[in-house]
Amino acid sequence: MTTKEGPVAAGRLMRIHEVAAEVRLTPRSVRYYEELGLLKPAARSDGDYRLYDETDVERLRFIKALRDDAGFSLAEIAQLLEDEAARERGHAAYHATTDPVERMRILHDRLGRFDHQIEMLRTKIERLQAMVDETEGRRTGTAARINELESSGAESAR
Amino acid sequence: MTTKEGPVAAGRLMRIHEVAAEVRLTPRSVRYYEELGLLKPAARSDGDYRLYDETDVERLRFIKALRDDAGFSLAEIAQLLEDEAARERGHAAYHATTDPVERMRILHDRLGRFDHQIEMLRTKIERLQAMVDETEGRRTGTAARINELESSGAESAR
DNA sequence: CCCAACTCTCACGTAAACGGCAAGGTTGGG
DNA sequence: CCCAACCTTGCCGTTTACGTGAGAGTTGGG
Repeated sequence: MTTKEGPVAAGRLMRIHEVAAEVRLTPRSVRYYEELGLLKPAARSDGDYRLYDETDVERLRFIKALRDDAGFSLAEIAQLLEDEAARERGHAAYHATTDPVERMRILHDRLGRFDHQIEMLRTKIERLQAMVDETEGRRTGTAARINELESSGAESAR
Repeated sequence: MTTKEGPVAAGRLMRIHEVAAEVRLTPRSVRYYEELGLLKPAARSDGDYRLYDETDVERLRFIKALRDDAGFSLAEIAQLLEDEAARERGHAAYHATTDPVERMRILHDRLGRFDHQIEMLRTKIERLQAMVDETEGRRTGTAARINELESSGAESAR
């Protein structure tokens, strides 16, 4: 039940260890992320097993990248992606209304969040670039000293 | 005692809360980093107070950037910067020997570590850039839907 | 229908990265 | 020399991000 997209996107539903393996996480982590409101499985089986679709996998991948590559805390990620609860409300709201003004508002909201994510990432990139520059500066200094030594002691420097 | 650079760089020695405030860390964290072998104060007072010089501050800044901006764990940072113990040995070794071959080896070693640091940072930048690209893709999709809505419902879209 | 493999929900344990306190020692201006 | 403000080394507490069972239920191939 609660098939998320209604009759759309039947794709194929996976159980927790499948998606976990796919995105290189443990089932425990995936459940933990759900506990923190980072995602919600597309559906549940009759026996209450979590069932995930392809969009869930993408979301998990993104979460993992934010954690591993960008180094954000799960709390920060929760804010960036906003609670799954709120996301669902937004999605439901979009499909519930035919009011173009309301749909507009929702889309613009989403756009704003994308912009925010991009900005955060860009900021991080700039700082990392600054560190690269700094390190290259040190590297250059050391390289210079190597050259000095090499020319002063003009012998078996190979 | 143990003035690190011998008679060189008398600059000015600071106590722990000064440097902590300067780099926006707590004294506790600075001590903890020392415990993990990330740095060692330039000197100690007679009463065993930790005393730091300008190079310590730089090192702390770099450590903080690696932690906050690059998201590395302190353990990873320890590896990137190598243990302070090893660093000191290297430094001492450099000034102890007059053998140009040995000095060469030390400098080349240092160069290699800089290259490694730069590579790690570059890798991280690339991944972040990939995430930016992906997010921009989603952004574009949403923007397109906004345009559709705007042109189809050619009314009070303000 | 049976059973191995998987899953569920608690619930407790752990490593990392500190925070905070205790009991005592150090500094330095007045 | 006095004392407030700082420092020292322990050591226990806390949060984050899971790991690791326990005990019970679910799935699906044979």
